[in-house]
Amino acid sequence: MLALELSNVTDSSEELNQKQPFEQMHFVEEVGLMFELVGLPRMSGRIFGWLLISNPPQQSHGELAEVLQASKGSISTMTRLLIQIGLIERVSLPGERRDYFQIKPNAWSQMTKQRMAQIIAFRQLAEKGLDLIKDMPSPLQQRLQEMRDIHAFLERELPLLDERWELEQKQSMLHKSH
Amino acid sequence: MLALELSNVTDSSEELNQKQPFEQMHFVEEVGLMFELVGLPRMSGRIFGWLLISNPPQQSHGELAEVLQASKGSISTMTRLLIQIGLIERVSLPGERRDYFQIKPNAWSQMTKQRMAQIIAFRQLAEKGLDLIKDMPSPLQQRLQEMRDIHAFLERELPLLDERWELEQKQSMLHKSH
DNA sequence: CTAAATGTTCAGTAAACATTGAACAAACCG
DNA sequence: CGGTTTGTTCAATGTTTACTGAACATTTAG
Repeated sequence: MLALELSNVTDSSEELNQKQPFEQMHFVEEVGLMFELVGLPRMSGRIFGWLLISNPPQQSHGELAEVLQASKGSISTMTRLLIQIGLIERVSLPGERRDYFQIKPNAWSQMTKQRMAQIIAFRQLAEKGLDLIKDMPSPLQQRLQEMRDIHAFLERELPLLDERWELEQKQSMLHKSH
Repeated sequence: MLALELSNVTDSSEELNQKQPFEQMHFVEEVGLMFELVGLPRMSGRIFGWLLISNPPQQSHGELAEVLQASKGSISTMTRLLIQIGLIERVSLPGERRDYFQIKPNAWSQMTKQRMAQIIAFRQLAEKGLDLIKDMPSPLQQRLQEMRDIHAFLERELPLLDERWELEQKQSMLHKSH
């Protein structure tokens, strides 16, 4: 399964990159599988995985295609997707016509926002359902009330949790910089 | 797209069920789509959706197959899946050989547990990655540190959030029962 | 201008997945 | 004992989806 045609990488000037290509590719593949588990295309996960460990962190379209053994089209589509959901960003170095991609600094907070959209949708669905069975005896409505309430709860609490995270993050930064 | 062969339902003794079959089936379909969005089979979502609004809340294998216009095999496979991930449960009434399914009382807390497994996997992946690039200059490690830290944070905080939810839940129960 | 390099879009395909339907098993009843 | 109801398993089908590769832009350089 793992593509092993890495000879092209070897003749690059960077020698360190070649030190553990096996483990690196394995890591990339694992991130791909995790993304699949979360409902995203595997290839988008591979790209993200490589951008997590690549040196330098900026990688061009072509480099991605070569390292991941994927077609240009795939890279183009998947980078667009990753940008759209806020996990990576484009960096265009001045004077270069090539585009580079890198992990977005607060990529994971973005994922939380994605999740919030789902939670809201679930709460709204629950309310829709409750409206449908509003004439049934009250105990029968409990299932949907629980669904509505827990999502309303999360809708309220997750943003607060995110704030706390950003606060903790900033504070630990201060410790280090000192 | 929506299957409209509901004549079989009509001749059931329950008249109320027939009042809004359109909206009901639409609701069922929407839950199906949400499940798909979260990475679960659409049919499992349909079953779950129907169990959210069905009267009575317990539905037999056969009833599910009829209402959802699905094959016995599909129902069997999908109910097994839903039971495995903790969203529904089997209830076998004494003296009945038929099995019934219903929404599990704390179904949504179960989903949180599912999510915890993902979060743990992501943290572990981040640590694996950090080990791979431990010789790179420290700023390059930031991407993976952030990934590790936020998941460690969630790993710590989500269970606490869940506890608070259960607490709030119990208290609002007391209010009602009085 | 042409030629080369970089990117995107899109039709086609190959693989994955849900779903069906039939064959099989088990429990119950006459 | 059949025969009926209920439920599972599994091979075959149909659909969806990721991925490729080629055709089509766009930019830069000579």
